[in-house]
Amino acid sequence: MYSIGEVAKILNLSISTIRYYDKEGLLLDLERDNSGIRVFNDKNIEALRLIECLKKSGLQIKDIKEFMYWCSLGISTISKRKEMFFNQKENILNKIKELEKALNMIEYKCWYYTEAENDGNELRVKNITIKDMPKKIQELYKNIHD
Amino acid sequence: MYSIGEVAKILNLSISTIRYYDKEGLLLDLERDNSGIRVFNDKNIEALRLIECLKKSGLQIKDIKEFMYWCSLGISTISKRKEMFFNQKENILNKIKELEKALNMIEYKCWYYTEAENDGNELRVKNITIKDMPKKIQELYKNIHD
DNA sequence: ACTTGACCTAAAGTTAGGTTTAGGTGTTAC
DNA sequence: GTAACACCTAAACCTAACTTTAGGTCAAGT
Repeated sequence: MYSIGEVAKILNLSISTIRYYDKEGLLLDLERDNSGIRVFNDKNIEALRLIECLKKSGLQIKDIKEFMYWCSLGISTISKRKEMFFNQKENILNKIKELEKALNMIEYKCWYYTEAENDGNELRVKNITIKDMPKKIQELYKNIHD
Repeated sequence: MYSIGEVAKILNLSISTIRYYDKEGLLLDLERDNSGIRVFNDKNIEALRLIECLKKSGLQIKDIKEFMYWCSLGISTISKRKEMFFNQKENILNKIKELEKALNMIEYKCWYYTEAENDGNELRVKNITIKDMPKKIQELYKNIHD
């Protein structure tokens, strides 16, 4: 059993964020003590971990709320929930691909500015044609311009 | 030479987004024709591509504006610019790592719900201990709980 | 008794990154 | 010559996901 402050530390979330999730209906089975104070168990903490993953995968709070509601309905929503996870898997893979594409550009620029810094100016590096770039940089350059 | 509408189509941005970037000072050397209409050249389009990459790497508009300003200052800011790209490279790599961590959880859940769907309920899969999971799922499970 | 610290609520405020609106210009098609 | 289109500006508006504020409860320590 954990207090909201302990959970915040464990998961590195702010207290107000956790209260916000609760208010938005993301923590359906969260209990309170006699004086109304939230009492978290391990299941709640797992739920919060899952919420963070679903957020990173691109789901919005309202969608996560819907998912949590499906969970509360039991067996009848298993297929829906499965489908959602397979969709979010695709979403994450796409996000990773996007980041890798951006990384090509950034790494090209890392090379560019390393050369420019060595030269003391951009004059030479600015005019290098693709065939005169190092192999690795040629690859980056091609990936940027597809 | 391209109109704003053409650029929007090429880069899959909305016209109003491009105007917003211009207003925010991200397109310092963008020209206009006699009647005040924006005229984009290939350099401007490359700048917009770079802006998209920097955004994905986690930079905010105001930071990108600062970077564009550094560019306009020439030689004296080459080291600064280089440093920024190396920082953003780290940022992207961290983002990818975060997504891969989230992916572990999502893939575990994909397995979980595939099993549950086959069984017609969650009773069995809910109680599987780690040593009885398939090797691949054991790995995912460990990565989630570190 | 009283202060401190952790908790509570409802409601207002914040932020980034756009989008929309309202009103206007300039050029081409019929 | 007029209608349709693509462009322009300034300013208001929007949204998600929090965060902050103001006012209050409760238990433990001194």
